[in-house]
Amino acid sequence: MEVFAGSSGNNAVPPESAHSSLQPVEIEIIHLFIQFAAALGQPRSVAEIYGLLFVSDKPLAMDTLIERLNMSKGSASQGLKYLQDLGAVRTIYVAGDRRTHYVAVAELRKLAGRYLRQQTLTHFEETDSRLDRIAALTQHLSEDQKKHIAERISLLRRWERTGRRVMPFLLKMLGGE
Amino acid sequence: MEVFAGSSGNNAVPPESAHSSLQPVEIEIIHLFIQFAAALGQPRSVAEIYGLLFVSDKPLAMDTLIERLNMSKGSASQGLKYLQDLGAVRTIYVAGDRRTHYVAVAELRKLAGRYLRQQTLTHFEETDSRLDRIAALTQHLSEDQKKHIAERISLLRRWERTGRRVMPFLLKMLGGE
DNA sequence: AAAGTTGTTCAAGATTTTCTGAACTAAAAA
DNA sequence: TTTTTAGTTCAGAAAATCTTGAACAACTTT
Repeated sequence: MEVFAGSSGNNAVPPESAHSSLQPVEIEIIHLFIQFAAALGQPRSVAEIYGLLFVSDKPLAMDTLIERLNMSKGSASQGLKYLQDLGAVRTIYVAGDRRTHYVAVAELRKLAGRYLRQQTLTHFEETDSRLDRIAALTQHLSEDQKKHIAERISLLRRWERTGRRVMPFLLKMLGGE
Repeated sequence: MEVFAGSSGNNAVPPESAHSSLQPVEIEIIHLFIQFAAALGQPRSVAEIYGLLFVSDKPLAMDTLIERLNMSKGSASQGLKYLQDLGAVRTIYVAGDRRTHYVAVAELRKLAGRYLRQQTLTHFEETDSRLDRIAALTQHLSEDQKKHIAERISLLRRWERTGRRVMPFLLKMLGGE
């Protein structure tokens, strides 16, 4: 897909093959998600899919995404799987149509919650036990170093605890509605 | 640098050239930061630098980092610049030594605060004005679509406001100390 | 059956990001 | 002045990531 520069003063020319049947509004919204995804280090294709589903009035099938975003089958399939696992997309049954249809999950709480969990939870779990082991490695160091490292380790422990405490609070702020 | 698999059951063999003069504790701590950086999509070399400064008892010069992390001059220079701009590293004057020395800034509030700001602030600024423009693009669409998109846009507006509101609270939770 | 849909998987290609090292500037020491 | 040291910059190499498309599986329709 090619969501070119956008912005108000859009002086970009659609690339030759851009038969993309996307409306200007759609392009702009998708562009917004692409930018956001970039900030989170997430792949463009995933943002495109989510963006189009987000603006779309009705559920879309993979076919449609492939065609309208001018994207490969592989990317579409993988991207949808990723979004589904994340809980950012839901499947919808459309009577009389064999294809699976998708809609964007648009509740900030769910989105951010699952994303944060996916990104951090594993971490916290591991860090704690890892720090225990690290503490054991300070044997044959000078007293000064030993002391300093002990301090660093307890600092890391505090950071971890803070992280854990912050999460539920964050979720509450995002989800009250 | 080569912080190999680590963990308790470390069955990895140091690669041939690893004359790295790193202590096991250092390796483990650095490894921790590398993992964390990976979750944030930050380059490994930056994590290595911050990690070594974090465990180190005393300020280190670029030279030392290059040697101990077995890293190129370019990476060290750029990495230090990045960390300094972020406020994650501070320079220290060491009497009788011409070289600049560095220490890790280890206050969660400062670190997270600046990082969040760097990652999000620009965004929020732009998003708002962008949404105004997008609203103007819905002219020649069906009533249904127009309505749906209007809803989506106001949803995005709410998300943005939430984001803005969350930041200061977050900072407070991270920084009380 | 055979032919057509819908969708997944994955090796190879394309793209992006990161790292390196040599060339360079600036300043201090000899 | 000349030489050495400290540090930056940036083009190209190396590595990591993302995308594609062809092969395939499973299931419907003809």
